[in-house]
Amino acid sequence: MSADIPVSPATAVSADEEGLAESFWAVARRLRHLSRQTLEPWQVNPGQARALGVLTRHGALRLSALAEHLRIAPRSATEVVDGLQERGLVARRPDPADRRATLVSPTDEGVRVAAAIRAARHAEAERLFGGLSPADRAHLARILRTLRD
Amino acid sequence: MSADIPVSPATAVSADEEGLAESFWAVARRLRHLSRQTLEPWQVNPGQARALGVLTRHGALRLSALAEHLRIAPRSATEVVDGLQERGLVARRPDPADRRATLVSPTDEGVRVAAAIRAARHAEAERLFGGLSPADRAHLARILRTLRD
DNA sequence: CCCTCATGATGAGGTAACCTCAGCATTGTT
DNA sequence: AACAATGCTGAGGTTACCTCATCATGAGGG
Repeated sequence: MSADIPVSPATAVSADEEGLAESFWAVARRLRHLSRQTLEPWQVNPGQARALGVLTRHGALRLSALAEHLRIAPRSATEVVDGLQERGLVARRPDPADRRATLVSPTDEGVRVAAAIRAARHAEAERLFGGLSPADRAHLARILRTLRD
Repeated sequence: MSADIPVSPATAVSADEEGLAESFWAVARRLRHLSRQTLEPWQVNPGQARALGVLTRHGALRLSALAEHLRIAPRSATEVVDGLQERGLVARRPDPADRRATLVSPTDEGVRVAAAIRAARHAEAERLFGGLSPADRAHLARILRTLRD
């Protein structure tokens, strides 16, 4: 019954691009499951791990700045930081330059955990992206960087 | 303060792979927003669109079979189908071979909308992936296909 | 033929990761 | 001094999933 849908040469590219998006989702799903699994030992979720990574790279950040880095709403950053703070991985302190603002920075343990996660991420990425040739990896990295902006 | 984080040559690959996952999420986010926007005229969400696509490709399917295709829990498929049925895009009917089971198939309008969505998806993909060279697109498609399995 | 167990769909209720909007404290601007 | 803008967070909503319990039906064994 789907045989009578015309597949003109012009739609060949279209099929490719549809498949692109769809494949994208399939891979994203795999990545998500994998990620959750990887992070389980530390009881942090992917968003928190991402935030912790940003914080260890940048040092102290305002909540709003962190939100910007993570490209989420400031309100959502509050929640992510709440979670990390509960686990003692980051600390809030007032910004001396502006008493409205809060600076968030990783604790010593936060730094340690961030490093451990980085290592585990490496293994995780290896499991998913390991099947690719180095050239493909580089290609993918470049292409994704392009698409991101 | 972040200047004293050592970046040894050995971490270059690791950073690449971490960045790979991270870039992946960033692109996925863009894609999600774009997708929601694209599908707005039809008042269907991405999951519903995906289901409708599967149904027009396969014809009638049991709910459980649909769930399997979509790789979601059967219970979740029920909800997706509920939504599509409300909009008159699919119809449920009892499976003559098993009175417990329900067959879901696209209505005429469902088929029409599926086609329209396919076209809009093309435009959407063009907006996101259009910046890439044809070679890169082919590369990406191939790489994603590899990663998916 | 009945009994038990498996299976298909769904109601009820939960969770994760986001969001907006309103409110409060503070800051900078006029 | 008055006021708009900014930074954070409480309250509450949304989306897209999930599990578990329930009910009808089906399939196989005694």
